[in-house]
Amino acid sequence: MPPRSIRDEIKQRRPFESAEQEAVVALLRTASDVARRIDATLATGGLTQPQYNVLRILRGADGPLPTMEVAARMVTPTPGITRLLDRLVGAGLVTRVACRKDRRRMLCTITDDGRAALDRLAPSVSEGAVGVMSRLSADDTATLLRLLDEVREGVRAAERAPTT
Amino acid sequence: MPPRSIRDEIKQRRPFESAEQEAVVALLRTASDVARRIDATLATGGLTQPQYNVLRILRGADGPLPTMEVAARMVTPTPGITRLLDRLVGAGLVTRVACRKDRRRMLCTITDDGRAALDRLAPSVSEGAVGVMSRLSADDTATLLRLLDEVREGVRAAERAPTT
DNA sequence: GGTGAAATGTTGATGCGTCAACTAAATGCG
DNA sequence: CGCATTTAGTTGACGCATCAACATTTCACC
Repeated sequence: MPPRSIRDEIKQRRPFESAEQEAVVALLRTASDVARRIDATLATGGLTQPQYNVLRILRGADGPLPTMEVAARMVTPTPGITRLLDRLVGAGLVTRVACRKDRRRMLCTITDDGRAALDRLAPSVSEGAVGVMSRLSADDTATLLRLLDEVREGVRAAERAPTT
Repeated sequence: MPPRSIRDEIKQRRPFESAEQEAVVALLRTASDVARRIDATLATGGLTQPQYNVLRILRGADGPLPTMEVAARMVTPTPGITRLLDRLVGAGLVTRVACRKDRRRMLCTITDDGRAALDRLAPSVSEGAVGVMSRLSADDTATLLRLLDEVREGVRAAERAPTT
């Protein structure tokens, strides 16, 4: 079975105005599909994707991280981070204490329960990623990675140049 | 300036567990960046991305479309569609009337104001897409498209096979 | 040392995605 | 015909992203 084009998937009759538009739509659609797949996996552990992301960040850190540093390492920066951490603290997966040196900061740490939740989910997540990419050769995967790097670079360039 | 790798961007110290994981993260991150860029453009016209999407669908249709048909053509299917349409109707960009043949159905149509909003935004959106993809050659863009098709196919395959 | 600027984080409002429960209308089938 | 099933759409609840406004604290500079 050959892969379906986006035009098929969104039942679009008319061709895209430009190859670039088609690529953008394909990118957004694909990411949405992948995200939903991952969400389904994480939901079995009662976590959402951003929550999982925060836990990974905190576990990977050498020690406690200030809130904004957590935000900086996420896919999406501020300020939803506060409420996201609120929920994780509420669930007992993260602790948050005021920093004594800089009293503006809150230091976040993953708890043992948090680590346990990660350990439980890690295999499925890993499998999921492999599964999703299974139709791509190693070369294809590397190429995809490179092209995505270029796209992000293009976004940055567009942001620097004030849009019309 | 060479493009930045995702590892740099999310300040990750340790390498990814697998190339697949890295590709998945890169895909999600890139889509998020692109989406935010597009949102910024659409916001100048007071529209969100899904709202723009709905308007495009309705304008592209031959006639009125039932709600679920609109949903089916969107990036994300049901049932947020109802409230999405509620807001568009509220803004006067869409009208919704009950279908006489099948009274369960609501038929949605784009209004002249809706068309005008699209016309106003179309050039910027088009430019934005080109700008974001500007660092990719035509071949690169085609390759990206093909690889994304394969990824979505991988997602479908993973969905058919009950995950661990 | 004191003042203005910058950084850290929180909160409220709004829109969206997702799940689950529900109504209402149409359809299939005996 | 009559009842069960299916389909279309709505609604409520929850989590997240984003914007703007805000309090607190620190920092830089004079």
